[in-house]
Parts: sequence; structure tokens; C-alpha cells
Amino acid sequence: MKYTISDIARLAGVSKATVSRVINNKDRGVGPETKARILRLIDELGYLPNTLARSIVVSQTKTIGLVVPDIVNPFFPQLIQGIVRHASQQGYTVFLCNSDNDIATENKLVMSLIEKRVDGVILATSAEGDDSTCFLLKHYGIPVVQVDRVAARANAGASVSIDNRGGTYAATRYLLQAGHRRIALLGGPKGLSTTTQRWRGYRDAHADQGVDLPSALLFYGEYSIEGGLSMTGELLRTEEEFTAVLAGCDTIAIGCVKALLNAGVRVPEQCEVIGFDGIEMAEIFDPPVSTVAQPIGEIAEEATNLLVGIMSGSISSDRHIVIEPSLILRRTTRMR
Amino acid sequence: MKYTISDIARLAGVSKATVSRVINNKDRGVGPETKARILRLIDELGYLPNTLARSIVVSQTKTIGLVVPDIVNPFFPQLIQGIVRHASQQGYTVFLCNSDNDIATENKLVMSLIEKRVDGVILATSAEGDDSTCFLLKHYGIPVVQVDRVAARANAGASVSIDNRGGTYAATRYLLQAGHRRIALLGGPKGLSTTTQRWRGYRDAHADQGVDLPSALLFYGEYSIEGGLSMTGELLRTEEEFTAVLAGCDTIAIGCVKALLNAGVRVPEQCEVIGFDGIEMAEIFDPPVSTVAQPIGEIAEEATNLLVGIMSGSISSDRHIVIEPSLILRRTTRMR
DNA sequence: CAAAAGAGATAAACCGTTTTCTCTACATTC
DNA sequence: GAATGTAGAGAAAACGGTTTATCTCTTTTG
Repeated sequence: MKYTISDIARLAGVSKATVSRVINNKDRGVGPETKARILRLIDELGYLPNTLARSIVVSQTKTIGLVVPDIVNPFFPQLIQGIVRHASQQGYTVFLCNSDNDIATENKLVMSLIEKRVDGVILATSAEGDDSTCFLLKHYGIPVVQVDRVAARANAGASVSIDNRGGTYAATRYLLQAGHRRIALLGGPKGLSTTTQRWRGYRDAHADQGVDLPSALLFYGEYSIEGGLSMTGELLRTEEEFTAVLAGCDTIAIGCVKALLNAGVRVPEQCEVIGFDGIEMAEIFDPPVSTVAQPIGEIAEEATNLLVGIMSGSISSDRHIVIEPSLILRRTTRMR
Repeated sequence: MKYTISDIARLAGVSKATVSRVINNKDRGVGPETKARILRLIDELGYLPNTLARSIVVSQTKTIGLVVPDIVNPFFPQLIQGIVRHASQQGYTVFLCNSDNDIATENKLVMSLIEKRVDGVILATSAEGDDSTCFLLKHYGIPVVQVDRVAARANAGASVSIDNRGGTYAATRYLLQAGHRRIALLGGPKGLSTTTQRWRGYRDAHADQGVDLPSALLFYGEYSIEGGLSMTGELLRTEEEFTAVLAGCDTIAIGCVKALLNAGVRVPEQCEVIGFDGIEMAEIFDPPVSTVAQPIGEIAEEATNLLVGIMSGSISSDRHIVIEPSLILRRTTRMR
């Protein structure tokens, strides 16, 4: 049931070299009817070339590694789907790794990817402050593109990321132009670059519109529904006046809307809410949540193309691509 | 930066065979201080054995393929997470494939897995009626375990599946014992084995409790929120009396609860609802949905262990494992 | 004390490909 | 009609490992 190239060669009465030429469509140096005979034989016997043997000589595996921090977080399956699809279109198969948000695991996984001789890696790192994973890849000369979360340090390679500042800037400006003057910010964990960048957009929009920052309305917490619930609880307890909320992510926004409704605050009549990310849950939630949506498909496509480009040498390995998110207005903002 | 086993051998002043022995911990035939010297060298130079070359001679890649129909469906990321984790614990790396619910794509992906010489495949097929994928794998002698959806035909190999009938049986019995006599069934697409099996549990529970099947209350539709919405719409329009709903899956249940609440039916006071699957969304939805939960982690673990067992020859390749789901009562059923 | 056993190590064959030379035979050019 | 070009094909050397058979000492055994 298992044939090798030598079997085919012997059965066809030619040399291995000739069979190899036919398999790889290097038509130079093989006559048409020899070719046909070999092709027929291959088909009849169901011969499959051994890609391992091939890889070892051409030193290329047509394989890439994809490392994500948490596959259960709904953002990542969509990203994975896009990357797997585009990679497959370009002839690459992907090794999927889940680091469980642990940098040590991430390093170990990447080592095993290197051992498997992947041609390149797409990395959504689990520790922004720590570029050890990128360092490893660099050390072994393996192309890498970072995605979503981008390690800050210099020796990190190419990247595809979202314009976090621009996204919250647009959302904040939208709310300010609608007349809001007391917009609460329910940000993510302090210290994360996304949290900081999103805060900047919020701040800059206020500055550009000439509105003072309502510093009593700034909160930070977990990127989760619970985080949204508890921050909103705090917000309500301060008894500060506010007429809109900008959330650091969609799950925070959902928790926030829940808490507001429970407290008898009507959404969006008494308070408008905008999230960030554009996860499916935001659409399905009742009421559907307005959000700054990351075009995940686009991120996946750019990341894959970038990596393929770097691997083929046609793109420099320190290119950074920034993608603009878009404001999607649903039912937690008023119709205008 | 890239060393081969010959480099190490030369630098250590020994033969390749000796280096190979110390790499593979075959201590027989290599002296302690030779071993130490080689180990130090390997460490210093960051030498990584080429797994491709190794695989080709031992004809084993320590690699498995995982094929799912739709990675965005929240059930699968959890399954993938579990499988990737257990596989990695046993020294296997996994190729992830997403068939987009298309059997032709599925076949193509599996072919490329075979070309990559995976040691085995875990398959959640996209077409139950079609066992062509299993057939391919069989033909090339690659162990396979089917999971979740199981191709019916005989030449399909091992499997891990859920006791669908048992799950709905337990849920239906629970409702019947609580006094309900008019339980609507909002099933999945007709023709799917899960739909049929879940219907059987519903039917058998009625029979065993001596209650007539309310045949006017049976509906079939998509496994989705929209499906739940529309089936509930139909149900309400019939004006038949009903006091509980058994849904074919959680998204149907969510759609159903939405529709009921919109129609002014109080849940669970006027109508109790139970879903199936135990996806996270059911827990997060407001109100949290009672459900027949599939222990996804357990499925993942059993499937991985089963495959590893088959690959090592210690388990027969036609073993079928059935896992019992468990009834989780939340807020769409009354407290008792 | 000779024979057998065992420890440490090597040479060489092999795994299944690709690729570079090289060779032959025939067609084209001047 | 010799020189050149070209198409079709094969032999053999890689690629980076593992494994088997073998070889040389030293140690044990009877």
C-alpha cells in the first residue's frame, strides 16, 4: 500500500530522477509519453511523495506555526480561521499552539515548532513585556510576524496590529460630537499596551474637541464581563454624573450594560455605551452593543501575506502594518 | 548558527552514531564523560536535531491532524484546546484543519495531512452520511478517531461521542417528573444523527413515564439562534398549549428564550427551557440557560488517549467510547 | 591462563527525496 | 559534413539523521 519514488521508477522503467521531474512539473528533460506513463502509474497506485524527505533536501517544510494565548477567547478562533484559510490557499499547513497565557509554555511551544522546522511563525504573544519568544525565533533565523499583541522591544520582528488609539479616538469623538461631556472610560488592566493606547485615543479626542477630561470617570479592570460589572458598580457608587460609557472591550461593555439595566438606567436613552473588538457576542447580546470593531479577517489576511512575503524574501522582516478599526453603531447608542 | 549531527560529532571527536545515542538517551555503548562532553557541546551550540530527518528513518512524525468543521462554533475551540493540550503532553504536535463544513475541503485537507505523514487523525467530520474521509485514512493505514459527529457506516474507525439520547432522556424525565405534560421539542436539522438521537431520548422518556407524545409540539430547524427564534415563532402561532421547551442545542434555546420573553411569556415561571451542549454563551446569557452539558474536556481527553493508544497498538482501532452528558440547572428552569 | 563476556565506539548502509553532472542521440546551423 | 545545440534520460551525491554489524580493548569466568 505504501510506495516510494523508487518503486514508481522501477515499475515505469525509468530512473528516480525522471519520476521526480514529473512530480514537480519540471517538464524539461522528460518526454510526453514517458510523463503520461509515470502519471498513470502514480494515480493507479495512489503514490504520495514523502514530504518529509522532500523537505529535508529543499529545506522548506511548507508549514507555519501559529501561537495564540487563549484559543477559547472568541477573538482567536476567528483569527485562526482566517490564518488557516489563507495559509492553506498559499500551500501552507499550520501547527496550532495554545500558550494558555503563559510565557514559559509559549517558549516551549516555539522551541518545538523550531524543531519541527516550520518555515515561519505567526505569534500572538502572551506577554507583551517579554520578547524572549521573538528572540528565540530570531536566533534560529525563523521569520516571525506578531499579531494582535505586539512585544514592544526592538528585536521583535514584523507585526500586524490594530490602531487602538485611532479606534477609541473615533468613538470618543463620535460621543463628544453628539453632545456628551461626561463620558466614563472603563479601561482594561493597567499596564497592557492596549489599555494605554485606547486611553490615549480617549484623551486626545477630548483635547482636540476642547473638552476637559472627566478624571473622576476613569476606571481600570479585567477584560471580562465581571470586570465590566464591577467597574460599573464603582462608577454608580461614586454618584458622579455621566451620560455615556466607553468600554475597553466588548465583554466589559456587556457587563456594563447589564449593570446599568439592573440599576434602572435605560440604555441608550440615559446612557450610551460603546465597546471595543467587535466579537460576535456583542452582536447577539440584547441589546446589541455598539463597538469599535477589529476587522479580524483583514488582520488574518495581512498577517499571513506578510509572513509569506518575508519567507519568500520579497518583504523586509521589520515591516509593521497597522489596521484601522471601524465604528459599528448598534442599539447601545441612539439612532441619529 | 545551524549545526548538524555531523558537526557535533566532529567537534566532539566522536562518530555520528555516538552523538545519536546520547541524543536519544540510548545509554548503552557510550561512556559517561563522552556523554557529558557531547551534551555540553549540544547545549553550547544550541544544536537542535532535525526532526524531519529523524521522522523519515523511524517513520513516525510525532504529529497528529485535527479536523474540525467550523472552528468559530464555540464548541470546537474548547475541544481543540483540550486535544492540543493532551496531545502536547504526550509529545505530539497538532496540525489544525478547518473544513468549513464542506466534505470536499475535508477530503483535501486530510490528503495533505497524509502527505505530511501525520501519525494519526482526530476527525470531527462535516458530513455524517459520507465516510469518504475515513475511507481515505483507512486506505493509507492511518489511525483515526472520530469525535462529536460520527460517520455511521461500518468502515469508520474508533470514536468518542456523547450519549445524545441519554442526555435528552434525563432532561425530559426531569421535566416530566416536575409535572409538565406539554413539553415542546425544538430539534435540530432533520437527518442529522444528533437530531434523531436527541429526539429518541425525548420520546423514550415520555414512554417510560407513561405520557403521550404531544405530537403537535415537535419542530425542526437550524442549530442556531435564528433557528430558535423561528421555531419558537411557529410554536407560538400554533396556539397549542405548552409549559416547557426542550431545545436541540443551546443556541436554539437562547433564541427560544429571547422569543418567549419578547412574546411576554415569563421564563421560567410560565415556561421552562432546557438546552443542549453546555456552551459558555448559555451561561453568560441573561437569564443563564439550563442545559444538558457535554463534558468537552473529557471528550478531548478520551479522544486523544484513544488515538495515542491506537497508534501505539495498545488499543483496538474500532473501540467506541460514549460519554454521558450532565444536566445543569440554571435560571430557565425553576428552583426546586 | 585461555575463553568468553561486555563496554565503548565506529563504519557503513539506509530512509525517500532533489539536484547536479554527465551521457547519448538526434536535429539544426553554416 | 563538421560543429553546435538540444531533448530525453540516468548515475550518483547530497540532505540529516538512525541502526546494524563489527571491531578493539578490558574485565570476568571457569
